Amino acid sequence: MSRKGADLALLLLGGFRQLAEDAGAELLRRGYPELRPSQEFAMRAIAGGADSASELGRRLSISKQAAAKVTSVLEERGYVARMDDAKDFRRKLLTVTPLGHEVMAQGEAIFDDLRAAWARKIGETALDRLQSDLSILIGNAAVDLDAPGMTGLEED
Amino acid sequence: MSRKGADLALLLLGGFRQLAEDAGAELLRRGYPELRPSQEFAMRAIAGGADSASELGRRLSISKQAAAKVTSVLEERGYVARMDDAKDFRRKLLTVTPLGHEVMAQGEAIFDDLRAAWARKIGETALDRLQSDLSILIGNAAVDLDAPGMTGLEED
DNA sequence: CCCAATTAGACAACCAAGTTGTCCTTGAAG
DNA sequence: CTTCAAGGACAACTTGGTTGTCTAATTGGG
Repeated sequence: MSRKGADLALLLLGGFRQLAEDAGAELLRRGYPELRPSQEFAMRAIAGGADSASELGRRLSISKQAAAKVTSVLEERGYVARMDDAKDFRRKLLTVTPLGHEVMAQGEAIFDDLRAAWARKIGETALDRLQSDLSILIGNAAVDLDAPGMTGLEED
Repeated sequence: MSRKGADLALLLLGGFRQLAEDAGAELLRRGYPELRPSQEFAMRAIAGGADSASELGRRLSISKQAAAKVTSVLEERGYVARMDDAKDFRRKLLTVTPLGHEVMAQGEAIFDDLRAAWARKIGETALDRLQSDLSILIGNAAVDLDAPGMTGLEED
């Protein structure tokens, strides 16, 4: 009955969701190109050595078909190149283009700032909630973050 | 251009994904009813005091329409009841039925076991990866979990 | 050397879980 | 009392996956 895939939603808890939305908004506001997060993450995985669609699927724990889809989009955008592999004619070799690397570097810079901002904000509400969400998954014992006064599971 | 919503995928990183899949598989294996995680989470939010669709949407950071959808499913399943609110005729009051509470208790028990299992496994691969994924979002400084020997960002 | 099994990739149909936008009704507040 | 906000329902759409099926290329055993 295929719970797979749908289970991902377990993680889309409120706190995470908010944090992700904020990050996305900030990226856009600072001129980061209109890149879907799934695309962004796939590109980073390719840069990190996932040099074929199947391998990409394996790394991201998604199907090869889904990996191929996102790869196609990245290729259209010019961030990733798909070349024939001379050694294995079944494979299409994936590489991140210079443009792709440029974009990733830009994102890196923004994320650095976001981290700094979050680090200040972190004792307040965001991480508090994130922590309580996360503990649903991996339990209180394991999730301690830095725990100055966070008990974890007290959902308002 | 509506990055909202899609940004959630930023969080669907490999490590989380794996953990969530394992959890889902285990729940199924132990006879937990066929419940979508989004449904599960919504039910818990309702039990936690989200007594209307709009309020549910607010708590989960999703639209009231999405909240209403999942509520309908929960109602069909018999886990949640929708009643007219005598005080405000616009609202439909949401409550978790005894059956719903029963299911949640069952899930609680399974999760307790999972947490114990994860606590053992935690120094190994799973949390390692989860940690590295999470640090993409909120940075290394903030994510320290309990850090016995985890450096965090070494992606294979 | 050949054949069986495996693997990469493409294509199609489908689904889950959101999103907007619009509309109606009810309640609240000047 | 009139305007505005809020709750809810319905519809059309989008994203990011999922199977299932197919072909072509590689690999490994006898």
